[in-house]
Amino acid sequence: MNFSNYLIQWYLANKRDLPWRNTKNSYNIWLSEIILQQTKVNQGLPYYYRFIQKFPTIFDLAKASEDDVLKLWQGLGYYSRARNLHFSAKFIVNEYNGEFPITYKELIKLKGVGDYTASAIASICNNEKTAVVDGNVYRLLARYFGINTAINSSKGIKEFKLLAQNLINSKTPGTFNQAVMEFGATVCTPKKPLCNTCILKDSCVALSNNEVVKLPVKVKKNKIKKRYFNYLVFKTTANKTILEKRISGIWRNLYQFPLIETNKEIDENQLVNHPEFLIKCNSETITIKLFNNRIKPHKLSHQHIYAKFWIIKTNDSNKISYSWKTIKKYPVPLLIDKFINEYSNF
DNA sequence: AATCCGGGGGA
DNA sequence: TCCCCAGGATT
Repeated sequence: MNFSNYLIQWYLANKRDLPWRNTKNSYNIWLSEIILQQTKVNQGLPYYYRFIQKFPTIFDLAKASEDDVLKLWQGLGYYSRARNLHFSAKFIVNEYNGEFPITYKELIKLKGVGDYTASAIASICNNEKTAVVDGNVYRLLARYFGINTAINSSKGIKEFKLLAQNLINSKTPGTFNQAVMEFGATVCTPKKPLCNTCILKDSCVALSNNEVVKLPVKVKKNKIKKRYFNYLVFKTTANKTILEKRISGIWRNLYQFPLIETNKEIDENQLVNHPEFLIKCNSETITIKLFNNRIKPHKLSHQHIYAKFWIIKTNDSNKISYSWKTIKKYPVPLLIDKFINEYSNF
């Protein structure tokens, strides 16, 4: 027996009894697939019952107001699903006389229906050999075949789709699709998969390599945050300045010049009118000059810092207590250290 | 290619 | 409380 036949056999014996599995009505299948996008069966089940009860046919759904549809969807999240569901119902009634499309080619055109949903409906309702690749499929295939390609990369999306397409059983593609997903949802789960009793454990690459927890691989999209720092570099006639210790966040306990952080880049006029500037700067300011006209972002793994160093010449005061000669003794971020060196050489 | 869109569940 | 889950639309 091969992978596909094992899964189908397992599915026929172990599948959960779910309402949409007792019908091939494409309206019902479509409704269930939209509800189950990013949604676990237990969460979506009551919504499916309510929708089928209130809107037994696509004509009932098309006749409803968007408010009514959204009200029934309330609490399920991702509300564009409900708006697209309603839009597509009206579209099918108006354009197809209420006859629900069942071919992949037609389904993919519907709002709210992508490759996954079109493949699911076409395979179940039209016996088309269109493999579904949802989160469950990614996980099961990555583990069973030991595939390290990131599932959220364009390379991975193509690779897994192709693999699933090569594995799909041509006699019962719909059953194969549901079998893979059901297996992933109940046996090859994201956390604590049931490897001990798994019917595929003898041939699972990830299990034999002890890398089940590592798969599937996903590239984490660490979004780079942009921050805008304005450092106030005081310089008195006696050659003194101010350093402050950072108390939280990045560079905690390192020293820096007094800092004003803003949402975007600001100019001198915006700086001197900034409320924090009025607090941090005394009235004895003589001149303000921007040291670095060209801002090179300081890049950290998760943020890019656009720092401006404002040279503020002022008279001596009690707050100004760091001699320029001694500031190099203090631990500072590389960004500050570079500035000090450049400024000293200037 | 990156970002947004909810809510459930587990650590 | 934080992290993971992940299909489709949008830009």
